[in-house]
Amino acid sequence: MVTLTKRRDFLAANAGKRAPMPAFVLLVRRRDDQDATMRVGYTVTKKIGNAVVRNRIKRRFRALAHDVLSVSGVAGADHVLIGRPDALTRDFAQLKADLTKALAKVSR
RNA sequence: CCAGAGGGUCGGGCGGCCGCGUGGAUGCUUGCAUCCCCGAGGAAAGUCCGGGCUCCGCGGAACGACGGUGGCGGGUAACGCCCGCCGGGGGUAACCCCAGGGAAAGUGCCACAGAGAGCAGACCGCCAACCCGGUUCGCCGGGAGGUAAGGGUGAAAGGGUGCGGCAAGAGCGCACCGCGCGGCUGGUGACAGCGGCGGCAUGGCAAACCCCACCGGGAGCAAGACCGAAUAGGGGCGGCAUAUGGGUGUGUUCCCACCCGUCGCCCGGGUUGGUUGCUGGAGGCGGCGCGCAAGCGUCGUCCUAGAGGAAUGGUCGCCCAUCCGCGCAAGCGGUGGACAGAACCCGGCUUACAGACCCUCUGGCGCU
Repeated sequence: MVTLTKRRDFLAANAGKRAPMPAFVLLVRRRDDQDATMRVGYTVTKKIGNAVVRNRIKRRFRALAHDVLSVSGVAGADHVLIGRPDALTRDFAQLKADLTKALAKVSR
């Protein structure tokens, strides 16, 4: 699993499927390039909070990706998690359930 | 014990499970695996000052322009910071606050109100020594006028208080205070003290222009260096050519220096990316010495974050603090950490901050 670093990858992910959830929005875009590597990116805008808040949300997402995507993520696709304010306080078990649900939704 | 003043420290703790980054060790296939150590702050923040470091620029002198600083002495690599002291203001006190050079170099401004606001000013008052008339001889009325005491306006009314003086008044005279000038003494100095002269002349604003003194190249680690394909451009050396000209330099002046065209040879290039700069330093802690202090010296000891869409965490349990509710109380139930996340590194300043603790001092009350 590789982390997204390029702006154009994030922009491309906007064209993929999206699944809004209470604490985040999941974007999934299949690259269709024979490479099975799964890639993940995180976006938390300044609107959500200061640096402490944004960093904590990104860390929770990273833990979430480690727990959930490595098991049920889409191979050969880019995933982007966009933070929403509730991502800071929502119960972690709930977050995991949300992500599983979102993955099921986009893979239909 | 209550109220207050100054300074400092900390700012969750312990333990499971699962992870991340630098470094080290071991294993093997250049990459991965296993184990171990270490891994955010007092402000890491705002980016407001001062430096180190790096690159660029820079011929010299004088003058000017622009920006900054502004009591004195000390500390420092330096500062707009810190310490001590002086002056002014506040508080019973501990202590706190001050952009604190120059307003008799010049220009400008001082709204409204008010009679008058800087070569002052008679609105209400006060007076009646002078002149005229009257008189019960106390004085009364009118006139020419005098007057900055009192009222009123204002942020401010042209020294203040008291006594004398006067028709009433007035620095008109005197004393004290203030102010100015010059002197002596003390202090490195800001300044302070003392006595002398002057009869008041000098309203405020310099965070208005300005004057004085002192200081000041520019840009920043996305600086910069190395590795690295092509093209354009670039640089060096040598030959030839050469002008009374043109251009460059610090805004101006003077002096001074350099450059120009062409041919040949050689060097060389840097977009994405990678490596480096990158953390050991004006370093932390402790002892001793000097200093009122800021701080300085010396000895010992320690190594204590280095990421790069950016590690330093995720989650669960227990405990302590906080806050909320109930209760007279012991306690019970709930809540569950303030401000905030390094990005080249230091010295400061400013701003944000739930709460906890320590030291010193002041005033009051009580006890011995």
